Amino acid sequence: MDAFDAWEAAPARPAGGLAARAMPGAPRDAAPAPYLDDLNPPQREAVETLDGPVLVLAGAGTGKTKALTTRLAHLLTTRRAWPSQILAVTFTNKAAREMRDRTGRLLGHDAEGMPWLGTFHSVNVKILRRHAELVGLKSTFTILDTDDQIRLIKQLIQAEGVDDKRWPARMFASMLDRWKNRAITPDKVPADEGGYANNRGAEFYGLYQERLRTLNAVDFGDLLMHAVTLFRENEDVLKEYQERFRYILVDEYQDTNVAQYLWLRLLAGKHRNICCVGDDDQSIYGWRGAEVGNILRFEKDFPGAKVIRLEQNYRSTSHILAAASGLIAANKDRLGKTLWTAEEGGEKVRLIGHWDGDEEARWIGEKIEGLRTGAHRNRHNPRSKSFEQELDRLAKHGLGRPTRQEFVRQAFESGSAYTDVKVQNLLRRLLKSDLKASNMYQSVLASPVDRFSLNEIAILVRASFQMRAFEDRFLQIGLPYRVIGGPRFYERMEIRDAMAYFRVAVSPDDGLAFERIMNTPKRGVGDKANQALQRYARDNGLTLFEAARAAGAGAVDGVGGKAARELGRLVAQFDDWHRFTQGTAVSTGSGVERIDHVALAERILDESGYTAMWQNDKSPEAPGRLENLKELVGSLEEFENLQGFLEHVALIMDNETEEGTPKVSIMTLHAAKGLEFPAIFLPGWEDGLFPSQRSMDESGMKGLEEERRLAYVGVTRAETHATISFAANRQMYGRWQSSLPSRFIDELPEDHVEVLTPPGLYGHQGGQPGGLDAAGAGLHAGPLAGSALEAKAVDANAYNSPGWRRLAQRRGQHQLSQPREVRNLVIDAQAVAKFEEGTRVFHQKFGYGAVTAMEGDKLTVAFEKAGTKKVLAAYLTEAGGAGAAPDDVPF
DNA sequence: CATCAGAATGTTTTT
DNA sequence: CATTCTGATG
Repeated sequence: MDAFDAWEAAPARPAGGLAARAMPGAPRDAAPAPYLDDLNPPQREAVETLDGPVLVLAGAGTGKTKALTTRLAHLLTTRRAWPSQILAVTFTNKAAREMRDRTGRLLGHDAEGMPWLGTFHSVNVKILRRHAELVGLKSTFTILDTDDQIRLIKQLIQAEGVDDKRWPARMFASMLDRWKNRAITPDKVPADEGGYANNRGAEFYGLYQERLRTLNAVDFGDLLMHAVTLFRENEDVLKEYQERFRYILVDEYQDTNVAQYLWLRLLAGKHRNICCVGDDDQSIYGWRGAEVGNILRFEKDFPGAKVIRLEQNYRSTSHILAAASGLIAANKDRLGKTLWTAEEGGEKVRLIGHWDGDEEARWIGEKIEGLRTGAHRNRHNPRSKSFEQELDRLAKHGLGRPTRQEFVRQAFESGSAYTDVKVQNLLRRLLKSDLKASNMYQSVLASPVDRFSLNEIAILVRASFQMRAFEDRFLQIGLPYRVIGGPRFYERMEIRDAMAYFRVAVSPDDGLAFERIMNTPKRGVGDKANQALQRYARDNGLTLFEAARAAGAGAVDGVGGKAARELGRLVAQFDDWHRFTQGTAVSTGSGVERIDHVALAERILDESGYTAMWQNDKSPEAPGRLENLKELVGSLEEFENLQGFLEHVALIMDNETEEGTPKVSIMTLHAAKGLEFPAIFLPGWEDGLFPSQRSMDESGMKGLEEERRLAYVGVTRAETHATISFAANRQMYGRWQSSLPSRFIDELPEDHVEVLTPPGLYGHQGGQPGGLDAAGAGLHAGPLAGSALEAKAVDANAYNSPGWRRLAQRRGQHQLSQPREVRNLVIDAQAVAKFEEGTRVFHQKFGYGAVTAMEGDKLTVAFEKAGTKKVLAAYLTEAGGAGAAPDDVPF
């Protein structure tokens, strides 16, 4: 047993152990906590300023989570509060889990006894269940998701005889969202926002809320709004919680909406020990109700607030940081921070322009191959420190036990590449118990210095349609990738259907769930029968389920023959299943039976014909769907019963991304917030796409600033390598669009950017040797030879991706198109010199036209067929005489 | 009531 | 281009 194991085995530093020494009011330094040594001065201040309101402005990569979790641990070890007296809220389950895990690690034991650590939503569910009757609900209320919500609105629209084409349900749903985000109840709807259905917006809102109440249900927005109402209208309840929460911690404060803000202000009213951590420069959710104003206004809301800035960045190299800082400096509405780093040198942010989106994807594919094989230039990679240096650092710390653990963890978390066996063993032992961490750890082990694991590379796009080009390309060359943030597991149709079955089995009066599945699989119960049932239920004060029972007995007009028979059968089945969910023994034809919930779930899916439905379906998705159903049933094992499972799932819409073979991550910029990668590619920096035209049209300057923050978030995800690119032409919705480089590119400080020249003729000079080889091999192997090699490279779940299906469909149809000639992009004065106003020009995609205006190297051209466009001079050729129409034009 | 062909319509996303 | 929704047929 070495020192390390000894530390692990030694009694953890329990909260209780220090209790005797650090009574409230006792000098704080009486118990010097080891974790404090790991903090820089402002971080330490953020952790130790426990009393009064604190705003921690934590720039990207400055150790925000570390400060937050250490503060939490500190509150506990110094016995400032019991775990149950601390409210700690996040936005996502993932963030909540991370906070719990990391705090537990600091404490040396599980932080399980923290009942009020969770998402805004989960905390409020807990509160509302306790006081449901005060807001007109029963404590067993169900939580509707977006799908149920839409269905409910549609019913409402229909019942009110409103034209749902003129006033779509989705439109009303987003209005609801906007109101609830601001905690606006039906009676408070501003006059100019109630325009829905000819000024019946507020009325509809009221009807909708009434309907929810009769269903004993809430939507996501209600969770917060009801809580605010609860506190506003019940002083005693508010008092109770104000007393309870001696300390409040808020993560990602810049993302809070008005309702969340009000909620926090109410709860912090007594002790005022509220600590909000956020970064105004990373506020990218304005479009869904987040108010940057909340963070900008903090000091006014909480007079005497202490503002602490975390500005030392531990993630990125100096060039990357400088590029990001230069960019964000163009924003006006910000509190202002000056990020700095101790890491000198590093590579500049690279910038490259391409002819079109496909070439951009091809080029990035090659670069990734280069990074993976170590063929990239690696002039000064500050992360490639030798193990000896690290040992020196260890020794300096005198092998202090917690320091050493923290050190190894940090080394590991920063993604450093260690090849030395000793370190590997150390890591192995340390991380043995930590499953989540061990995936990352394996990627560290798998990557010798100067090479990148694919897990360390990410492509961040503005809009999801951009992912397509990459998926297509990577499938062709067999580069493993993973798309993050696609449709989530619990949002898939088959999962929602199955869950609806479970919901009805558990509570037959769940009308929305019953409506969802009563005709899935097809039972001959169509729209007409549904309407009749709804009407019958309403008229007789019955649930939909009971109406269906009546229909089965032939008592409902308009539901006859097959539909009635099938409904009767279904109702009888549900009666059986329901009895099983009650845990009682059920007498069936074959005697008395009692089955567990997993078996019951299987049985429900089989007996209802749902499984069979997908088995008979021969669409390419069907096998995947069956697979998902199996997974769903499997995941039931972890729960006591179906009830428990459903309760859990309503709020957990996570999809665990299983690690396996290393893969490149492709995701939107939004999805990337909070993550970091050694190497980042940022494609599609074109005006109109990024910044997005729509964003600017809808929100003007505010929209542009949010887009710029998004750019800032993107660049700051990178540790050592950041590559920005743009394409002159891009296929969007089947049409070719040409565009100009993003204005954000002009805003990047020149000193920190290296402009790359795109490769010349494809397959000749230029590019990275390793990359070209790999890419070449992919192309020359023919259209996805389906070889074992490729099957290995692209793992099983990639077969389910849209990209793969497209490829599979195309396979055999055409040969892959020949690599097109790519011309040099020379964006300079020379290119412009050839043209003047009136010059007849040719453009590869738009054909012939005449120059009508010039602005630098950006020309406005009136094309004969394609209309007037702005185009870079480099993409135009003179079309004065013959020979101007090259015969190598594709198509 | 199911099925299919044609039209409409395309950011960013968590709970 | 590709998916989703609508409305006209069987």
